[in-house]
Amino acid sequence: MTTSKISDSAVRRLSQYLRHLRDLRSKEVAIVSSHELAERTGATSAQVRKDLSLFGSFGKRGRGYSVPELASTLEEILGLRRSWRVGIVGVGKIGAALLGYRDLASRGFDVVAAFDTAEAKVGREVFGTRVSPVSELERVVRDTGIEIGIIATPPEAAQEVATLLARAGVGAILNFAPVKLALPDGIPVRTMDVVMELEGLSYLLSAESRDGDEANGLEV
Amino acid sequence: MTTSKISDSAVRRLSQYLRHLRDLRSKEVAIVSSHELAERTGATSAQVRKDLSLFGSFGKRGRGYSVPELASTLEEILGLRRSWRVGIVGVGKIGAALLGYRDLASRGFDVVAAFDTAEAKVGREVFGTRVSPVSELERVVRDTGIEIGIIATPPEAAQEVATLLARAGVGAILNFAPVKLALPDGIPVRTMDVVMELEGLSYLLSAESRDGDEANGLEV
DNA sequence: CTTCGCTTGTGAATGCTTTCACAAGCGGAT
DNA sequence: ATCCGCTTGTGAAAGCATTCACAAGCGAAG
Repeated sequence: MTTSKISDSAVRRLSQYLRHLRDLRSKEVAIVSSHELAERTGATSAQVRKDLSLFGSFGKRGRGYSVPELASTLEEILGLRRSWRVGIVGVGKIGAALLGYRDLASRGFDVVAAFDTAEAKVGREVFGTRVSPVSELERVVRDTGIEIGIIATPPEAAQEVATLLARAGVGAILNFAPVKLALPDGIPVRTMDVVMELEGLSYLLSAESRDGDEANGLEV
Repeated sequence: MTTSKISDSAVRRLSQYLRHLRDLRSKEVAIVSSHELAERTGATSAQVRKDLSLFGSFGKRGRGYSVPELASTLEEILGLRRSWRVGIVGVGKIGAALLGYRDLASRGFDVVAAFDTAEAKVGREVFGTRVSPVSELERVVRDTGIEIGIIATPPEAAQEVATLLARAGVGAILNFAPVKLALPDGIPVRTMDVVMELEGLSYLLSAESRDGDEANGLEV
């Protein structure tokens, strides 16, 4: 009974379903249908049901899904019945913003350490987390049992830090540097890149004024 | 001669190809092959060629692609031969981090205005950008010709701000709030959500210790 | 107990994306 | 002039993901 391969996009949707389920749970809503869930998350109802069916049958035909049960099931599937220890490398603007972001802890991601190379930052506390020198990264990661590393360094430093994190034993990396990281197999990486997303929007805005105008017959 | 439908993931890859092409261009490298480009971006060479072939034939068989030409072509495709005017709504941690992020301007995204509702923030300058009250959003967006809005508000405010931005005439939105935004057709939205990405990693870490153990024959 | 409206779970069909594999073609070497 | 190694561009195939559509099943009402 294996979970085999579930696509990233399916997992992302599960995460969104869960967000709304928690919301409903806090409002003491007892039951939700795939249609409602779909509407709130931008998926289709068939997609919701298919995604859930990858892991089992959690609903009642004719009624829908029990909100607390499904929330709990999704927490289990996503590995959120526990909290994770997270370390942030790079206390620049993004790193500092993340250190001050209370939602991380409230969602089960405890930032237990921060690292930087700059003399000026090492030793300080940023939003309650002490900044350690990167030279101590491996020791601190091992001692505090950090499982997820967040890279918020300049791009030049990102690969080096990634290698350090991997050697120190982290299991996964969230990368804010616009760089493709080389890492041992089995260490998943998710990269978040604001500029890339903006460029995607730029493409759509430009494509619009290319193709859209044709549609209006304003072409050559 | 239309550009028809190009998938988001293809556009994201184009953005990455471009990043490396610019890098190569600055190093005065003249030629690059699909293999090199693939290696640097984590795609396959076939994928690189297929992605480019969606827009035309830019390479020379037997040799590869001219770095400056291809860079320039991709800039054209992505709409980056010009700069875009961007407004940020919400000057909390994320908003402030973005205001201080020099890469935006250097990549053609000029942050020309910031907005917040908090008395304490309105009127101040954050990294050189004056913060205006959200009540003036529509006027300022029109006056300064803002084309892309970035939402960095708490989730409760996000939909309201999105509606305001749409009414003010922005063409696209980058959303950092963990909320599905309802917007008129034709206004594309990209959402970036740290917690969702971390939950994706949590899933993989957990799935590993579920399935991985089976593979080791440690099961029932 | 039967009917009726509604919802799930899921094979089958459709639609997309990625990968394969190879002809066409370039340029340097001989 | 011809050969040879290398690379592009691209149909065709394979692989994934999404959507369709409907039988199965639940619960409330009569």
